[in-house]
Amino acid sequence: MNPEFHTYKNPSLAVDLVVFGYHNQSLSVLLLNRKDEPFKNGWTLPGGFLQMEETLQQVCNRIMHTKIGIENLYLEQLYSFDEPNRDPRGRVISIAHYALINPERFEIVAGKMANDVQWFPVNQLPALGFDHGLIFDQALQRLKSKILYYPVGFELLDETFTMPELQALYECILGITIDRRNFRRKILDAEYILLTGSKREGSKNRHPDLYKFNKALKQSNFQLNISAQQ
Amino acid sequence: MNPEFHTYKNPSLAVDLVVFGYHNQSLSVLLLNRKDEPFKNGWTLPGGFLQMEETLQQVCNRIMHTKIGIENLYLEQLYSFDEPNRDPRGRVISIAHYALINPERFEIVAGKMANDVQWFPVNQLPALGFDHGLIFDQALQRLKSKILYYPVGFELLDETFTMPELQALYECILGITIDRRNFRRKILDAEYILLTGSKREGSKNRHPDLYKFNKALKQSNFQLNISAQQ
DNA sequence: TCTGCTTTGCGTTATTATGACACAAAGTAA
DNA sequence: TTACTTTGTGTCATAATAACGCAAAGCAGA
Repeated sequence: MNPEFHTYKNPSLAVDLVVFGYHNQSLSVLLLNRKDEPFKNGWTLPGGFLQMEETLQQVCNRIMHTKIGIENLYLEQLYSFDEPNRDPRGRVISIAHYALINPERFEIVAGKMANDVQWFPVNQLPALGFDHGLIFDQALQRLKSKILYYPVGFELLDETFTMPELQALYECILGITIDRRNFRRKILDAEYILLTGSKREGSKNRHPDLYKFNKALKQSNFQLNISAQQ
Repeated sequence: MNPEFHTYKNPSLAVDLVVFGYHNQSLSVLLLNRKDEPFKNGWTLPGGFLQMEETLQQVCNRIMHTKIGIENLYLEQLYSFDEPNRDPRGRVISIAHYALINPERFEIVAGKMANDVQWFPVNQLPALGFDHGLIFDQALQRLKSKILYYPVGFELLDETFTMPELQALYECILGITIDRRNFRRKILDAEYILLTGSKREGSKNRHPDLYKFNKALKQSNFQLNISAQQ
């Protein structure tokens, strides 16, 4: 390695995570309550600094493992945030990512840096430290657009799910109501999902069909022009 | 500032730029021929390291100014590249950006780090050093999708332009041929552009109308479902 | 100025996609 | 059985759009 290569002082590199979960027909985000300054006792996104030998994906997995006790989530790079004063401790560039999780599959635990880890519905967030409000807004925006051209629902639902459950997920993320019958038609035309043949038992009324995601989905087919019901 | 804050060794942070230009009905990219190792005499994207007090946008402008003598381009963050061995000199994370330029407005000059600066048509690129081939591919992909929902043509064309010129730009970037009359209808329906009232003189046949971009464009209107002609 | 050729502007039409809506089947509870 | 809710399926009028026709504008050559 070139010895002169690291002689200038460069900004620190961090990663912040927007972890989305979906339960009780509500989209939520994982927030940490900080033990230490800055923003002591305030809520922030989970995050951490990039170590010399780590890839971005590895940092994300390390953060999720040590701070909230989960790993191997769907993960996507979001954006880099570079405002010079975004961290009062010094110059830190954050490469934000977002993750999707089915919360019922995991137990969340607070790591040693946090007092508490908690799910917050996306429309009832507390004020966030650093520029994490900005990061969150951008992550939600990304999720909203991504779900229209890529089958992201995979990650937020159980292995099998019903058509009404899938629709509720879309309505929740997009913040709109959708006509039941048109939604069904578009999802099926896109070959987004496949019938499993079994039905969800135990529900009060007609037992809905269970579907699974079509892993052979051709991405070219997948462009959902979903519009809100009047 | 917290004195312990910078005690660990962190990766260097760089920026690489994919500068797109459009001339002679061809989409091109600016490449540098490197004077020094690594990849001496090889072609790479222009790039540079982030200094302590700079924002990402400032690095991009500095690189464009010092390495190719241009500035104030349309600039967008693309993606961060973190493969541990992507730079033989050491661990470098690159936050790639892409820029759009009308090459006829600028004279390109090689900076002191480069032997040469040259436009290459995007379908005739030489092998690129580092992981710049990957970065370029992703930038082109992004441009292709961006142009369908955001009026990026602004930056690549002259102040005024004709309908056939705009269509040629779309055909070139998307790599398809489009029906003349359907293209016109969609562009006009989207209120993408406005008639200036004058015509392009000097052309061999019928003189086409000159348009300008509609700066009051409502982004909600702008969703071009352009499809290739059979 | 007349003819042929190319490019541009402005239509039309058949087909498809889509939003709005009706109705029957399946299940539960009384 | 009846009443009620939820789910599955189909219809229909309208909007979007791909394919295509045709005339006007300009130039070149006779």
